[in-house]
Amino acid sequence: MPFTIATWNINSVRLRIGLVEHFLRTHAPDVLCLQETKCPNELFPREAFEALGYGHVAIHGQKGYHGVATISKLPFEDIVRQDFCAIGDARHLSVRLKAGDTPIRIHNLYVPAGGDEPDPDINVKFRHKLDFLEEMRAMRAGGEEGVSAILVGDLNIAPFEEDVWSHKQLLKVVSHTPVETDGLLRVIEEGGWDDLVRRAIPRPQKLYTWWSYRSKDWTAGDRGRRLDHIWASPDLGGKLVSASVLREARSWERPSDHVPVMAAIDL
DNA sequence: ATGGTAGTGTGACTA
Repeated sequence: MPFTIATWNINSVRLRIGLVEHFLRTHAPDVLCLQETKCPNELFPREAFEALGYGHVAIHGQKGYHGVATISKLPFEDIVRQDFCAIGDARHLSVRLKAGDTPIRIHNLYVPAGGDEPDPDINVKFRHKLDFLEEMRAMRAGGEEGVSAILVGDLNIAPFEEDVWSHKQLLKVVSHTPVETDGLLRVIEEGGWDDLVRRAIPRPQKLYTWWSYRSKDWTAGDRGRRLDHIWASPDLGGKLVSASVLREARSWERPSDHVPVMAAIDL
């Protein structure tokens, strides 16, 4: 049995707990990493996960905004919440667990969206995003001796031309500007990460994980972006069985604007 | 060029 992991920006875990339950019943990953839970820790719906066999729930939430959670069938050996940019946002959570005999550090990240104007001098949100990216450079796939690593989350950047519906039309749109895409690719390269989803579904195939709410019909023109990612240390990359994007979830009732992304690794 | 929708929680913010 391979080890399976999924990441999903759920845009309110309480509002969409029914969709999450449906996803866990039908796909049953060993670990599910959620972003944008928008839920204070004391109100997190732990019981729903426990009832489905996910007895291990690590949360890093705050009221109203952001928030990440890692839901697991396997127990955690360590939990870390990193305060990126030291402003108290709940945007990171990492756990260490053992999958079979393999210790794995799993980082769950929600990178700032960055606002509308891609100029750090006039847009503090974009400045924050670039600062966050800079801080991510310290995240190394080989950071812990003898521990494999996975980094997942809504990274809010579509790094390759084939990760957006129109490279040309999005070059000046936050999420696909050169300073962001170069920055993210540098984090991958310097950190020694392996982009598992692009390993399984290589370019030039187009691939998206997010479609805006601001359109009557999300399928019209298929104007998506690949904002959600699964990276791993090279030892795990070599054992990748499959990776996939659950596109159909965008058509579920009252959907998130992001869909689940999954990977299976043969340990 | 603009505005379009969604969530939290009833304001204005974030995305």
